[in-house]
Amino acid sequence: MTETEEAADAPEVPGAGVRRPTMKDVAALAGVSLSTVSRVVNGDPGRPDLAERVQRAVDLLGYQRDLTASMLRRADRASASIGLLVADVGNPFFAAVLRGVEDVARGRHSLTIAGSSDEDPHRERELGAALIARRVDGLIIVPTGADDSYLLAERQAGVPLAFVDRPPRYLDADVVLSDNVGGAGAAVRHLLDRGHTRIAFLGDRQRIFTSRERLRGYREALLAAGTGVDEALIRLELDTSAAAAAATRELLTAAEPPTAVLASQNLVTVGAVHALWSLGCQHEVAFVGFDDVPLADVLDPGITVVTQQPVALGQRAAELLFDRIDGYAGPTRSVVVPTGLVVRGSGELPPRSSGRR
Amino acid sequence: MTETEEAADAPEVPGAGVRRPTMKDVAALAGVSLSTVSRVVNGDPGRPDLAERVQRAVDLLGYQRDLTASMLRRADRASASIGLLVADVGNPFFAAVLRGVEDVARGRHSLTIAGSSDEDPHRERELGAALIARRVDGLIIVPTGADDSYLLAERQAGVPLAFVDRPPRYLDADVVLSDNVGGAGAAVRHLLDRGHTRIAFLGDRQRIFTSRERLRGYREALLAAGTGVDEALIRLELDTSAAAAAATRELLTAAEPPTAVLASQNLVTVGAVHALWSLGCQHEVAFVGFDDVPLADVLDPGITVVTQQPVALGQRAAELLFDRIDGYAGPTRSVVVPTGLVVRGSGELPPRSSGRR
DNA sequence: CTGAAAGCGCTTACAG
DNA sequence: CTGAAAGCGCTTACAG
Repeated sequence: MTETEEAADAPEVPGAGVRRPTMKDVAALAGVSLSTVSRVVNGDPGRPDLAERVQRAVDLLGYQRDLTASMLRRADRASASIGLLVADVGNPFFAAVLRGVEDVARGRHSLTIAGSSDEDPHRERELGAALIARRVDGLIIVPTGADDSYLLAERQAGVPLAFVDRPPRYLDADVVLSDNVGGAGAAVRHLLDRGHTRIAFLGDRQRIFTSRERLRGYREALLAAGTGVDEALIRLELDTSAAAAAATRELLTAAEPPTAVLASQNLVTVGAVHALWSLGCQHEVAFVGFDDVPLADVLDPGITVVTQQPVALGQRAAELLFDRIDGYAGPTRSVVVPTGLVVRGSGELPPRSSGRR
Repeated sequence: MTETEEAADAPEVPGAGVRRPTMKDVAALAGVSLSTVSRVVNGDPGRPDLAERVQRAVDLLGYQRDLTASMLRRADRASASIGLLVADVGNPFFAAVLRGVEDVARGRHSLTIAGSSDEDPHRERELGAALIARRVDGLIIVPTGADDSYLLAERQAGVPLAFVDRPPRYLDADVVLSDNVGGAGAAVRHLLDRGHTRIAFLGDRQRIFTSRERLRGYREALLAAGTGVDEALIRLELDTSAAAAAATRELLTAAEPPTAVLASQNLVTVGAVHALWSLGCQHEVAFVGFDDVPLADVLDPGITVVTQQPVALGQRAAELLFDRIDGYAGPTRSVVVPTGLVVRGSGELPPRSSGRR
């Protein structure tokens, strides 16, 4: 990286700011009381001439109300901000969830403070505490799955809570989930319908709810079809694309390889695709991924995937949260957002006697 | 979506919280003064027996300090949170920038409030004002490029400011940029070296700084090589993948098609790839994208791309910002993060007489 | 060292 | 309707 220090021709040193004008300054300049300024700033008209004098003083001073101070005294104590705890804001899936949350929050004049737990329960607690300390109006959480009982106190204190992508563990709270079992099941049935019986499953860490659920969907669909579950075809704890690629390679070069592979998540999907193509068996082994990936339709064959609706997950979670913030005190609600199956070719390949030619 | 209302067997109504314990409650329970509680909570030991009594009361009540109130009275007025204004947190590029910012902020016990402007100057101003109203300790901004003079007042008021991905327009402030001109230039030279002279350029909205800069890098590299710039090969204002795909199709089916194409950004890259493959000329027309895309290396040919370092952009911007927050008052700094060229095949195809067979 | 008092920038009863 | 006073939950001079 290149750093350039421009010669500071401007004498105004950044950071050496003037004191920010307060409501008191506005009152003094306008020649009215503090209460009057407060009322005008909050949209209460009052006497038109006073309102105008206040407005003029506000403009002149460039006054901007301190919302944190206002929140302190306000009856509702609302900070007009909510917290969102995800595994990693840099992961496109969670980035989309965040975007969904932001969209709904924006409509409520609320800002979103997002944090990444990196699947670390300790970080999750830390971030949760940091958000609570800032008195957010509510919390949307993708729990790491370890133990969210630390939120019980917040619950007691009346902090609105919503869970998204994964349910709470020791808590009864509003939750929005993808249809993980249904999505994985649909993928398996899709492959079974084309004659596959040796279907491998590539799963993420089993500590993660979605990972367990998709495995369950896989198992249940196989059993429902009368097909046995071959544990040798199940590879779990794949937490990187590289790990998924290695596991795929291992499966396909084994003595009795699968004729089809189901990947359980976006990083795993990318890793598995790498392995299939590098082994040159993309036309031999059927493949269905979980989560869509940008160029999946350009590949040959196109990659058949189970799609989720991450933006909708975020939106629904935010909607449930704001209902609570608005005082809804009814029973806990749980929303399931459906998954889809996008057929593109890789999932429609017929079974071959051997995964590797 | 499916909604389920679980029968509320638990009588505790969510949201009907007990009053959150305050420092006063802790003082009462511990039998000490408010000042003592404040000191203990802030890590000042004092008399060990009192400290222990306070700690016990804190634990018993589940007391958690209100950081917003603390900030109000504190000498430094630090909110331990910063604002980040990007075009769209749901775009993987900006999601990565956010992640970089968060990483650095976390090390400073600061949270990040991110917002999406959607390239709308009005939204940018609105979000900026909302962040200022919450008294963030500093602001990192990806400006829409319209007019950021609205930040002059904040600058005066001493709010630390840093710009990332795009520079400010009417302001002198710290800024972190990718080497846009260098990246586009390297791509063009790479193609020129392989004998291409008819190189098309697919650009985003010219209101966006990076878009203009990459076009400039393209022009300058062509001129420096003594190759003329054919304006007919330049397509701009492509703000979606679909628009980029359509423009690519148009270019390649024209009377005198280009022998190579340079895409200026991730969405444009994806759209152009779609068009190239659907026309079946991925082996005929050389292609270099801007920004890496997950499966770019699996395609045949692999997609040669100019890479940026979005996480590093965010990190560096946050570092500059925290330097200001820490009181650094030196001249404005400007950091350029280098781009890379990842060679995978599409950019190494030789020129063909016609883009279309 | 601890505690009583003042005050951060606001809002909100309460008089007038 | 407006204004003076109290108070939100804390921190910080200031006495003792």
